[in-house]
Amino acid sequence: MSNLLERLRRRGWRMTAQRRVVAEVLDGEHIHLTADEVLARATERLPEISRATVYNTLGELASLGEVIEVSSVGRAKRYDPNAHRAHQHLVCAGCGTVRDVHPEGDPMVGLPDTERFGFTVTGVEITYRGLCPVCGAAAPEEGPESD
Amino acid sequence: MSNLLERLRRRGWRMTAQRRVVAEVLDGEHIHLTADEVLARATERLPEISRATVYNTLGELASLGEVIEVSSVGRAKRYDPNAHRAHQHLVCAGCGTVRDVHPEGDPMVGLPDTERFGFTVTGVEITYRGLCPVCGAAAPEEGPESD
DNA sequence: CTCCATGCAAAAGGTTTGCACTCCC
DNA sequence: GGGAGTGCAAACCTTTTGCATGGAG
Repeated sequence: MSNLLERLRRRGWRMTAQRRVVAEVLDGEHIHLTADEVLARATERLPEISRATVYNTLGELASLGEVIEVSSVGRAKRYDPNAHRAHQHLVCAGCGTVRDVHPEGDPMVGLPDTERFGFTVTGVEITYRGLCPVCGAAAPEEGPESD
Repeated sequence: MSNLLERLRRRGWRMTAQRRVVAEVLDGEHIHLTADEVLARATERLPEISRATVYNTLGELASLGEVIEVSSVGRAKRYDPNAHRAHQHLVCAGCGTVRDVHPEGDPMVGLPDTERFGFTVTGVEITYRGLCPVCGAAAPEEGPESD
């Protein structure tokens, strides 16, 4: 289950119409919206919602650990509600599509102690880059390159 | 090896005073400057250099593959000249310090075929998060406060 | 001599902030 | 009813762009 709203309510998160709409818009799988996209979708359901509220809410959800800020795709941050299952991202260089993918083991073991420089390592973000089936077929050898 | 300027010259890159200064400022290990920091350091040596030229030059170095754009630290992109040795980043959540770390094997094997959804995977970026020795000691169980 | 690179400044995103007003708990 | 949440708009930060000038090859 991925009921973000439910989880938030259970945490005693103060609920308003705006917050509910933002949480609803974010809920789901393979959701990686920008703040602007969240605003657009939220506005469809609640025309009076403001950009500032969207940013406030997204920032709060992020610091609650209920959504993850993804900054490795495009200039604008994206917000990923799949915060309760460890996963990584697979990004298409052609169309920007982002898929959630799941690790086989703990990716943090990939960093040996000798490479930690005394850091306490608490997390790891992995972004795979490539071409999705559609973009890979559309530009097998005439992609965005110029030798 | 670490001589970015030399490499660029060898590639027939058109050389100007501005481009030389940008390349010099970027050269080295564990260098992860923002465009603004590059501009500041470049201005010390060449006061008439402009912000637009710094951006032009950084963008060009990135598309030449001579520097890597790192977007996972803070709001501004950072530019990493260590483009010729596969590596990953270790970022301190307290002070923002970035260290280059080196993988044991090929991190791309971590993504099984069953998780590729038909994508052609061409690369992977890994960012480890944690606390550096200084920040870890300063705030062992409290938030990083800098007051 | 010919382009390409540069400088300037304005504009284009994307995000944050200050403040008065609203309304959830 | 109190204080957190909201809306509005301006400020801010980062990056891009247009155009005339200048310098590398």
